[in-house]
Amino acid sequence: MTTSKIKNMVDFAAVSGISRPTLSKYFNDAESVRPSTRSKIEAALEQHDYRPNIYAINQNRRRTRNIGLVVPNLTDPFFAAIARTIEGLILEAGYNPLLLSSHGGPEQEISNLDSLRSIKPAGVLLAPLGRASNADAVAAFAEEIPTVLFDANLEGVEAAFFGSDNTQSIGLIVDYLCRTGEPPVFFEMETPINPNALRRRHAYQTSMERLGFEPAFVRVPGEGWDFEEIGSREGAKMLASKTRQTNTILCSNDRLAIGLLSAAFEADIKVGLGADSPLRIAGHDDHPFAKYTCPSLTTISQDYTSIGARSVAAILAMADAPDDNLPPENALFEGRLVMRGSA
Amino acid sequence: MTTSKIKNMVDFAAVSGISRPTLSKYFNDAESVRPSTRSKIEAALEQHDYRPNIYAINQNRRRTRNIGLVVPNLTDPFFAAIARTIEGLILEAGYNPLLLSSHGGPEQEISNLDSLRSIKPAGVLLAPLGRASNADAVAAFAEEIPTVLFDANLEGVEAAFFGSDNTQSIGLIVDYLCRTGEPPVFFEMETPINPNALRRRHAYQTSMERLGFEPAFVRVPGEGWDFEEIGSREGAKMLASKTRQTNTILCSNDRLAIGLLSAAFEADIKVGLGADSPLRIAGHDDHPFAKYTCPSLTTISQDYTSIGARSVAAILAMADAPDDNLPPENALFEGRLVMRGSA
DNA sequence: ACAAAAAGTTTTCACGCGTAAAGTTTTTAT
DNA sequence: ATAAAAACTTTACGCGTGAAAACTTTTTGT
Repeated sequence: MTTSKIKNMVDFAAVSGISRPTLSKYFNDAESVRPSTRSKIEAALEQHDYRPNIYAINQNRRRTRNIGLVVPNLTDPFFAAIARTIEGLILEAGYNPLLLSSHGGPEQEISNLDSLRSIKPAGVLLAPLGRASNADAVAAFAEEIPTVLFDANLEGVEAAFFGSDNTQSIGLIVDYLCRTGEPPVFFEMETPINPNALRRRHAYQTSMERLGFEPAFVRVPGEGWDFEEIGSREGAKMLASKTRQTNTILCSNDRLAIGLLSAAFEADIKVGLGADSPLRIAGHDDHPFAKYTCPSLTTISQDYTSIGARSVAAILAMADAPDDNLPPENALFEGRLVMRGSA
Repeated sequence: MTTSKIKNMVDFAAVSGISRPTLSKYFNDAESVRPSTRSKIEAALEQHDYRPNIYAINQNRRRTRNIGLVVPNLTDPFFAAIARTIEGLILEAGYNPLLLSSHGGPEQEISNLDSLRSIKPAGVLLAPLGRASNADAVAAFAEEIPTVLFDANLEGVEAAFFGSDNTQSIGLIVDYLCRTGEPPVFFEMETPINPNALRRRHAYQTSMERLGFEPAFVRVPGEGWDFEEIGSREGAKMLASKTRQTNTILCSNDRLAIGLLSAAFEADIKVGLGADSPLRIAGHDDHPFAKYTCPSLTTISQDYTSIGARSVAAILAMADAPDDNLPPENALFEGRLVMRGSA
């Protein structure tokens, strides 16, 4: 690398012997120039270490190559994992992912969308907060900027959506639990903040009715995203009350189940599928830690490889053809039963 | 909001009745204009919904208001939590955080720094991969752009650093374990990928020697970031071998401990500090889930509130005075012993 | 070898805002 | 009320790139 200071594309054109517009073409798509000039340019790049100013580029482009990725809560390992998967896919496609978390709640979600707006992204992948989301604001955003929803759908928002089929997955695990023991009660939060919770509630109810059992709910108070804490605290109360109508508990999600398992351990109640276990506990999501709970957690694994892949494919399609008015795609993917020790 | 389309600051100057340079001042610092004009501008903003083009802004500014934040692995809840804390502090200071994860390894770390370079950030907060990091590349980056390292220091990189005092924290928990039972063996990975692992190894050794005990190590094979998996798999082997010289195991980090706890559960070995427990297990980091393991995990809580606050303060100071050549700050913060059920 | 097609060059304009200088108006201090 | 200071307006230029048009050179196909 020489000491010469290449400040802009004009300077680099001078040292590389290639005209600036051709360089511009090259940086936009290296394949669009002749191999002989491409190698000249790349040789010059090795020597002079120039890179186009990203702000100047994006000021003039109609669409940038940024793709926004908004998840409800990066502190939740489930969303961290799916975000990582999707980030990889975006990078592979030659786009630049921008990861944002709405942990702060609906205001943060809107503020994230506002930040993305000013970045003029080619598209946005949004896993909304769900019930708490400001659906109108999201709808307005989706009209302005190509948007794909994933993980949780939002009524009144006209956008592509890819997520899990909660009816199928909850049905699957309810079926399994009923076949292998007593029918489950559904352990959930009174006013859940996380998406899909209400869909799962409903799916549990219909599954139980389909199988001819009486649905039963344990709805516990609690605010925010501290599901383990809520599961543990309220689970301890429930277990202490000793008035269980069944020995099987299906939790609305794995994090509640993790808390509940710790409460059972503290209360010295053995959990598991064996005949000697007075309690069975199952969850939903296949949380990264579900394999390491005591006992390991029987749960539903969401197919977020497919969800991620389809979501990215859809947003890229929209980015490439921004003004075709096809109806928004959507698809639900089936969950897979993961049988472990807890139920 | 009217239907008029405000495309740029000139248009907005027309509808607001304020000159464009004054608007420019306002958007850079709302306090820098007279209250009367400020309210005029804000009234117009309510009606016309204009926002400056962020690319045009940054093209001309000497320093942007972006601050990069790079962590080794966002999938690790420990880093997710600290990232969230720091993001909040950056936002409070009126800067724009850009969160990146180096999960992919050293190449990803360098690629993250490259992305940040082209963004011309006011500063970068980097939690390096540690041993695996390309120290030369990081050093070159730090010379070019104001950089603060946190969580793990890097030899040969001249930059501010804030992290935990592993010598103190490991000393603290070794001391505790020795006072309350048998001295611990140190359970760790042979070739750990995560930062601080070697420092903790060394801290354990010196602590034991200080107390007059013989250090003992269990070093297990395994690659990558799947610490729970490694702790569980290798822990199961260790527990099966039945040749323990002590009943107390100190794990290099909580995630290994979580895996080890699950292995102990599977092997039906009771873990805890009581006299009836044949095994004690302790960790380090106060992982978000350490409270919900079975039994709950005795560990060290890192003071990452202080680490985050000092790191952000330092990067903001560097951003405000980019060319003063003060020696880089650094400080180590003490860990706090969190006594729970496992030891 | 020749015409046609592809690729590259030159020239020119556009983008939206930062910033500086000089002149004007408003506010503040006495 | 008046001078000084502060804030604002007008004018003008610069930033580094995208993009289009017209022209020239190189490559491709027959």
